[in-house]
Amino acid sequence: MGDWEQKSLVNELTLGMETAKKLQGHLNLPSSSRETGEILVRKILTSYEKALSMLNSSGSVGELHPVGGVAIANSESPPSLSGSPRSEDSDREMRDPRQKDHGSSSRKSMPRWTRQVRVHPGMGLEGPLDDGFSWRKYGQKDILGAKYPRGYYRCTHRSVQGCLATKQVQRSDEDPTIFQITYRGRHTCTLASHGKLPLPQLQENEETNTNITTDIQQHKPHQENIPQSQELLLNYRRGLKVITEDLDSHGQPSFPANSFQFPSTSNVRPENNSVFSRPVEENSFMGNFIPSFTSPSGSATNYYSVSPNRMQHSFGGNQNFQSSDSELTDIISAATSTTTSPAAGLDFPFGNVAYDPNFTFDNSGFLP
DNA sequence: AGGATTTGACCACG
DNA sequence: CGTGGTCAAATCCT
Repeated sequence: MGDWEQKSLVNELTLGMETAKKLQGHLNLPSSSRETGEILVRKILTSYEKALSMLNSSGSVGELHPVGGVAIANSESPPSLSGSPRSEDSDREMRDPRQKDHGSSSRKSMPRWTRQVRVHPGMGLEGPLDDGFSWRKYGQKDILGAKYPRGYYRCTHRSVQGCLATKQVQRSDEDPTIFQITYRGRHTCTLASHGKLPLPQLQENEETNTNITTDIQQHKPHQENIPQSQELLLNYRRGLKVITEDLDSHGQPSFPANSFQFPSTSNVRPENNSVFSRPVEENSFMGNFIPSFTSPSGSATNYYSVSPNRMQHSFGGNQNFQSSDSELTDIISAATSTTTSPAAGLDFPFGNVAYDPNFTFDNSGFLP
């Protein structure tokens, strides 16, 4: 097992613990909904299962798991689509060659991860599968062999904060109810700040959101306010330096012990977003799907579409290990260009990922 | 009017 | 040279 897996493992365990704490906090709240609690439990189980599977196999592949109406999974390599119903390409011309400053050249090697979301058929449409962030579509393209076009989105306030986060949404060929969403880059924007909270309709995890909001605001003074943290990132956040250093020196990243140490007490130190931030996305993610999809029709019946389906979709190449129905939630895949072989360990350019002028902290910690 | 989406064009990369 | 990602003008939607 390489550093890569090891970090993922630690991360996953940490995540599990954090989620457990969150659950604990939830139990103390009379207002907390039971569903939310279940989600958290599920999350915890997911983390542990994932961790176990990592131990059993050094590889890591996403697996689909249904959660309250939606199934989320991850994978790291784009699906190698099989059938090619129709591949159309139309425009093929080039005229005025105007050299555009094609962005900062440092845009490569951004953290990238994929997850799959299944929406319950028959319900409200999910075009933009709301995940708690506000995205602006900036492109759409027909992908070879793919039945449905792929949509390209970027964070709405990219200009303001230079938030480089983007995502791609690709509808699955076989199962139109499944969307594969690939996220890239991290959000550096403050979503709550402008009063424009993503997902206004979100009402479940209220307290969570509230906390988060405040938490974020408090953070600002610090250095980088990482409003929302994406997946594992925050887990690495604090340990970033350590990890980096370790890489240089030892090669054995030691996860910062302090990440583990918040006692049962609920309050977390300001700098410790892990507890809140992490869940934030999580909550918004799930919280959204569940409620928002159905509200209109009023048929809130089955959100638990426990579809047994695994990864037999288009993800060919992978060494799919279909152990049990372990649910892997988050897998970060390596940067685009870098040829990262999971087993090979990390050849991630931790040191030079500096595409983020505003922030001292960069996602380089991210690993894979 | 102003922001978001659409859509053809442009460009980098493999 | 094809493909995927992005740009940007046109268009749509408030």
